Amino acid sequence: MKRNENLTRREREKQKQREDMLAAALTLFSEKGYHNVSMQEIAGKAEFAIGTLYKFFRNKEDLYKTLMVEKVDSFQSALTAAIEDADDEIEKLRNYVRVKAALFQADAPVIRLYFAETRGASFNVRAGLDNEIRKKHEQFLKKLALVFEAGIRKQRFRKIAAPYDLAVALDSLTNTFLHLWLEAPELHPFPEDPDILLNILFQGLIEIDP
Amino acid sequence: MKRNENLTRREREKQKQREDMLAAALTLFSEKGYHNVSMQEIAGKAEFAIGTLYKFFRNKEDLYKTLMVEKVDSFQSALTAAIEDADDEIEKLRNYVRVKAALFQADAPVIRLYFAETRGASFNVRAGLDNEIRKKHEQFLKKLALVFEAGIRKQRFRKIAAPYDLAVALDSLTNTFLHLWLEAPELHPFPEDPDILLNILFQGLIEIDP
DNA sequence: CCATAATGTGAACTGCACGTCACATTATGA
DNA sequence: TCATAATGTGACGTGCAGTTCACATTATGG
Repeated sequence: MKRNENLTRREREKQKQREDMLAAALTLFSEKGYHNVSMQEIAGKAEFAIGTLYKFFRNKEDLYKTLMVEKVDSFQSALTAAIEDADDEIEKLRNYVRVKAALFQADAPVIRLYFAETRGASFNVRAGLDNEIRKKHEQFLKKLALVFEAGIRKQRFRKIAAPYDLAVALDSLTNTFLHLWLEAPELHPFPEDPDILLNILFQGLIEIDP
Repeated sequence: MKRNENLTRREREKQKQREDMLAAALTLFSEKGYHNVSMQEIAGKAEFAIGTLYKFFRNKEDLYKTLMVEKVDSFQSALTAAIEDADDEIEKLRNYVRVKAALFQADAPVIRLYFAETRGASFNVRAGLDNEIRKKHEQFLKKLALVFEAGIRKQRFRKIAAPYDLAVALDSLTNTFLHLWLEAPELHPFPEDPDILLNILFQGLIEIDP
């Protein structure tokens, strides 16, 4: 986030306009998908003429890419902070689930879009963006894996799988359950307590002595 | 699968043509996504004229929908059989993982497409199809939940979460890990033994006495 | 072998969406 | 106040993709 200080009134206005355009685009993309939204429509929703939209973004893909990269970056840093802020490994994981839940709740449209283009195919938009997002996601998974690795090293966790695989598993489970909650909160309310989700990992389904 | 008997040569030929068209469409859709494939292209790949394509399918969406529903149906019935064929609950789950892995391996293009449109957004194509697929998926999850429920009732499983949630978790984990394997088999080879995946659920990460 | 039906073909029609640009409007500051 | 620059506008050019349909080709069976 850039500071608003040291900017002329005009610059602040332009920034606001840019944000409005991105917001309009985000809503439309997340509602209807990249291909089913026209630049005309975005301009209309943001209350600008198409020409103005093109003054801010080279083309549709640039607009989309800008949108996604900005959002993904902010998500990644929030999640990274979440697993770095606590000392205890278990608390790190709880933090992760809590923060991720909050992000999902606060920014449902982006989340939907993120899933659409990330989990979905690698072809919805040009490959370039997708790779960038995948790379960032991969980076985060590696950080999450370090938490599991440390936990296992300190013998707080049993080594039921490779650290990276555990990170993938946790990522997958949180995505799925949060997604469930996002799409049908009345059927699948998401619990406040992160342990309800984490217990699926923490406790074993079958009683096995080590 | 319809029997090929009792069909005239012509009818068999037409069926073959239909299959060729669907196969060409499948490959292209899974490579480039619904919106980035033209009917022209599909016709070309299947070695027919566009007009012929339209003799078989009302329009592009009909073609796509036919394709997906046929495939999803066959997947669902294979997976349903997998969890019904064994008696023991644990074996049912192992069967499920094994069969799903085989399906992923055998039909990678469809799987990619399935993920693209199912996991992704509910808007890549018209809502109709998506809902139909979601409904089928939901049905299957309920069947899978019954396995967990029975296992818990018979005290073969500890009740670490609601049966439906366990079904969701297993579905999510298999999707994620199989997807990983599908996209980068050299980095993440999928193991033959289904327990390597199931252990994440079966064993608890933290030692907790009941 | 030929008349008729069934099937296959692809040029052309239609509409839409991206992106441009000449002009209109608004802001600046001398 | 007004000349000049900066910004905003939306009609239009361009190309592409879905769909149609009149005609060509092939099959049927008498």
